[in-house]
Amino acid sequence: MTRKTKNAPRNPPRQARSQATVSAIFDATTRILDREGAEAATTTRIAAVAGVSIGTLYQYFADRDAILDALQEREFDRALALMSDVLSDRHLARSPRATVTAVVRGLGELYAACPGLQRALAIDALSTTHGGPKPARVEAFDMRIIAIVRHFLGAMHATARRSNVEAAAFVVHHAVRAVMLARLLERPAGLDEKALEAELVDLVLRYLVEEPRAVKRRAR
Amino acid sequence: MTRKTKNAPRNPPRQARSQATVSAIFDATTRILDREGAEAATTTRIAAVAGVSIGTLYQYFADRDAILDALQEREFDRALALMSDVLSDRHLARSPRATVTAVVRGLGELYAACPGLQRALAIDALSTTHGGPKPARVEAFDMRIIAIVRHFLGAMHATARRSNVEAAAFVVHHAVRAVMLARLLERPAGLDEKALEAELVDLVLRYLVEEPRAVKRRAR
Amino acid sequence: MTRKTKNAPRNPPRQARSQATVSAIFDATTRILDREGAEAATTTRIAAVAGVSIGTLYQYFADRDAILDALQEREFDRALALMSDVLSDRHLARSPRATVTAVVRGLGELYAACPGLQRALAIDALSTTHGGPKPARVEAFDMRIIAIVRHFLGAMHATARRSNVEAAAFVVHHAVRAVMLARLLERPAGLDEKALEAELVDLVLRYLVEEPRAVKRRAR
Amino acid sequence: MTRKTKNAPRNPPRQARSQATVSAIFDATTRILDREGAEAATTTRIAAVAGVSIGTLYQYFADRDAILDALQEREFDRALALMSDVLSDRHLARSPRATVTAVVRGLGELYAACPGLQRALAIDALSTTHGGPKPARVEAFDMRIIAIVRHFLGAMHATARRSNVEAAAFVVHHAVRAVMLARLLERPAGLDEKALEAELVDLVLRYLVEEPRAVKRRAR
DNA sequence: GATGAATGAGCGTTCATTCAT
DNA sequence: GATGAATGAACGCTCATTCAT
Repeated sequence: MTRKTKNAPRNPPRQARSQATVSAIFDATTRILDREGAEAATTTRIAAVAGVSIGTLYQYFADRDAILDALQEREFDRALALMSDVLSDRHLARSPRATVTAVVRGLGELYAACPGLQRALAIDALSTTHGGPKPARVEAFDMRIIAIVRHFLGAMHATARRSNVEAAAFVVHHAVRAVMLARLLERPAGLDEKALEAELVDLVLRYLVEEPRAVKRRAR
Repeated sequence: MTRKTKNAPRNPPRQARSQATVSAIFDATTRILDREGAEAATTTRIAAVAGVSIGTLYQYFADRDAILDALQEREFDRALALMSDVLSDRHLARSPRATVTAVVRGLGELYAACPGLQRALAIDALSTTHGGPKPARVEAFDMRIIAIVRHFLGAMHATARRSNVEAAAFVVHHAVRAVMLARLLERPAGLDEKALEAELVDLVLRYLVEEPRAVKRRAR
Repeated sequence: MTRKTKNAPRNPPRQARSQATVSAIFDATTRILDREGAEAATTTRIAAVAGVSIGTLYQYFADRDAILDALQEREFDRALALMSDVLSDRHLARSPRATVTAVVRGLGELYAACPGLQRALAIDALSTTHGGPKPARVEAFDMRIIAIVRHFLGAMHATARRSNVEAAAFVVHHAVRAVMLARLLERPAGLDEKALEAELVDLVLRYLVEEPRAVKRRAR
Repeated sequence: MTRKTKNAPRNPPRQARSQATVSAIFDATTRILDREGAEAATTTRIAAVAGVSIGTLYQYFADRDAILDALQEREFDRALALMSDVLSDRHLARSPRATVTAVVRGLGELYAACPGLQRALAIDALSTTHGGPKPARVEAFDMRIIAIVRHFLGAMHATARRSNVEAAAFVVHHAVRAVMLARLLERPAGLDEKALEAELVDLVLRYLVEEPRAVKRRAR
């Protein structure tokens, strides 16, 4: 994903067989990333684990990076689908806490499902070739996230706290992601999955949404 | 930085000339990371930019990774020094907001000074060899950060909000770091340095410290 | 050949083209060893002389050492085949002298065919990494040689002289090998191929086999 | 010892201090070869173990190879001194068996004193740069050995067996050396030091010297 | 003489990518 | 379309040797 993005992207696969091949490549990459680490994810190994030849792999992906790009797209779509769903109007009756908890939990599950992949994607996002076109996709994703969050905040006008919605969405998005990723690597004492979720929900809620009973809560 | 750190570390440089050489290598690495990206930071290029031969480079560093390790150590020390200073007892008279602002601003300056290096260090921290011993230094850093933050929270007992101090320190540390890093890469609209600082201070303050006037603020 | 033999051995070549490539690598290595000396046998040079790329070389051999290992195996097999044949039961009707002469002559031809390779293999056998597992293959070879020699000695029970058969086989094997090798290097006056053969046959015969008419032979 | 033998040899050291330095370098090299293996014997390590700087080392030896050359010379001298002594006229009254045993035992002790060095010297002797001037010293040594052996054989005219004395000396010399070296590496079962000595004495004696009682011995 | 920081040619090796079959 | 043998630029690293101090 990092290098050059040379030629035009290959034709999107249409046949059933093609779809199966692409799926096999995705699965193989994810599995290798999770079980063998990022260093093992060579094109040769991906092809081997996917059960296709290296030549076939290059028929579907222009580049090694194109595989990671596609996987990133897929994870982005999943995250967006989750958020669209939870923050959609039909759930807005719920309390802000319930909503934020649902988002954090959902994202947590997404991360836990393929930690190696998430780690690789995070690295990749940080590895932009100097001035390259990489962040385009990432920024697009961020914009979509921001749109969703703004919609959410707009819906709870009475209690929403932030004035700079873009900034708030950016901050929340990266903070949550980073903490989840960090726990994947460090597994610090006193921070199991439940505790992490509680802390993140609190972090987000206090930041984004007003908290009228703060005074009473002091006795914690 | 990722692999094994093979043999005993090279003799620590003692002579003046040696110190100059090591400095040149540090500067060259930082400059390459900032200006040419992480991929350009090969041993050959570092030596060339530092104006020394590849052999000299290896007289001071056992490994390519050892260079990054030393740079990481240096940045860690700087961050810790900053926090120790700002959070030390002699500053505790200040308001929590003033204190947190000082920390965020200080860290922001640290990051802005060498964004490429910070990015590389973040990548490196994510790149642990599968199950390897890498996070040792990183975890040690985290522990020290946590100790400092706990000290800070303890000093404002009346208003401190979190019960799980380790978790809170972990969350805050990674959240702040990630947001700063992300801005380095994406430079999103509506999030200049000042705005970023304000958002982060708010994020941290509301999360960590009680906010008695929250009720009155509702009308925002 | 000395170090670790890291990963699983590369897939054994199956296609005709593959076989040709492996042969080219073997031939190139042998030729370089014979004509340019052991120091010239770098992976780069081997690939160049073989007319393949360095990448292709590594598709067939895990290691530089793996090439020498395979060549050693091949030479071992040739020597064992020779001895099995000459010392097999179907030749036992011959006089001991005829048999030993056949062995010495056969080995001499093997050595003369690729003196540089033989020299390199001898060096390699001496180069065991300190306490390493290298001699495994070499010892296995020795054991097979010893087994064959013992069979031979057993067949001429009436005249065999040695009581410690293992020791005798070891001694003969290394003595013959060393003398042949030494002549390859030094080509001393008065020791042409015929003379060398005669001396070695005598050395072995007198050592291994009884010589009843020694008393009569005196007047030489 | 292997490479190029560039310039004229450095002035032979004359001062006491110089002698001490050279000795330290010899001892260091021998010790490293014996305890750490041939791969550890770099110029840097030799200088470190000898307690001198690398610059000083190069003041006494033109080359890395020059160190091994000098060590080879020293071992050659020791072997020759041993043989001159044992085979000298004043010992000729002894039986041939006693004489040969003394030689074999003496050489065995020389080898056992520094096996790593002996191994390195053997490798070195085999590693001649293609067509280089290396064997000159080795051949000179062989000539001296041959002279001594011829003198010995001449003294026992009645019983000496070989007609081609040069060849015989060459054969015996290399055979004995190789077997001793091989045992250093392989330590085969059933071949302890005493057994090895017995076998070698027998090998040499039967080859070189008439054995009138062979017939009677048959019952062995 | 002694020192040791500096040198750099050259090594073994990896892996994304191509293309003849 | 599928295959996988072939490619080769590029990397990290070693170590014998030099030379300014």
